[in-house]
Amino acid sequence: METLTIGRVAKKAGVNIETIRYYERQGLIPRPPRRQSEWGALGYRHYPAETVKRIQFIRHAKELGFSLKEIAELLSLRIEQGVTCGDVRKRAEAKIADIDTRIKILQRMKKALVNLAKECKARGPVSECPILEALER
Amino acid sequence: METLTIGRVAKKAGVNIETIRYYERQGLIPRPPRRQSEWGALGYRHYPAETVKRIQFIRHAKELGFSLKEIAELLSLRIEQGVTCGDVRKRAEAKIADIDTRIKILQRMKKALVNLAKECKARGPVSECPILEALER
DNA sequence: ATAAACCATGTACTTAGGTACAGAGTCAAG
DNA sequence: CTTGACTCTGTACCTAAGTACATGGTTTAT
Repeated sequence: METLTIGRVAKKAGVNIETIRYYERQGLIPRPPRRQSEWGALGYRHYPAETVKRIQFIRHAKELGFSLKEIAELLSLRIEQGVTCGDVRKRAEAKIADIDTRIKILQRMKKALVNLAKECKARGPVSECPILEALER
Repeated sequence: METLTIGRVAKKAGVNIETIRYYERQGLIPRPPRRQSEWGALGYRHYPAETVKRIQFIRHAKELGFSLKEIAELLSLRIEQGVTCGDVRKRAEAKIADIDTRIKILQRMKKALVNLAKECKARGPVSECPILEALER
């Protein structure tokens, strides 16, 4: 188990070092253990390997339009003592519904683009915007 | 055909008036015709009905994580003179690939959440973060 | 044991995407 | 033909999500 300093984590996850510290301040990644220095100051952060995955997850979710606040909610969804199972289920199901909506909109967009590419062969210039189909119902 | 002033468009599309003017400045919606006033100043903007759809499209795409720049590209994808068919096809296909990636990631997230909800019944408290599965390959 | 390469903290700056006025002009209903 | 609701331009301000230092402490390779 190699020692993961903040710089290594940043490189592996493909983000800026400052971003990691920022996420820590925002509570998106847990404060990692720090080796204490001689006279009491906190030493370097040392991360568990899992942190890299966590940051990549954040990156993906961000690209999909989730805010950091929403991402924090997703990351905190887990079964542990002090949280009732029903609560977890309810929150998970709400997120699932949200995700389903997003998938549907993306599929409509895709369909519009596929049609566009198809039409391109078939007939000549059209001037209205074909993408707008994507949001009819 | 009722006359669509900026305020009506804003209400129908569910956005702020200033947002519409902002989108106009950013080139996301075309400058609408303006009735000229007596002594030369520009009058109110009058929008075609289609504008409402266009703004709703922008809203949806934004929620899915597309930047306004990307949205402008999507909206400008159309078959018209001066643009070769091959070019349109190529750009459309790139967008389709992008959308497919997003759909896949969302489906992985969904799967992780569905599993979480399922496990919740089956066994007791777990402490690792089950959502992280979502990004294993 | 010392320089080169990292890291820590705190504060300031940046960019995207809006929002909020102020002050003045426009429209339409009575 | 006036009054109240609406719109215009321009500029300033705001939030989220970082990014960039400056200054100083920590590691590690030589």
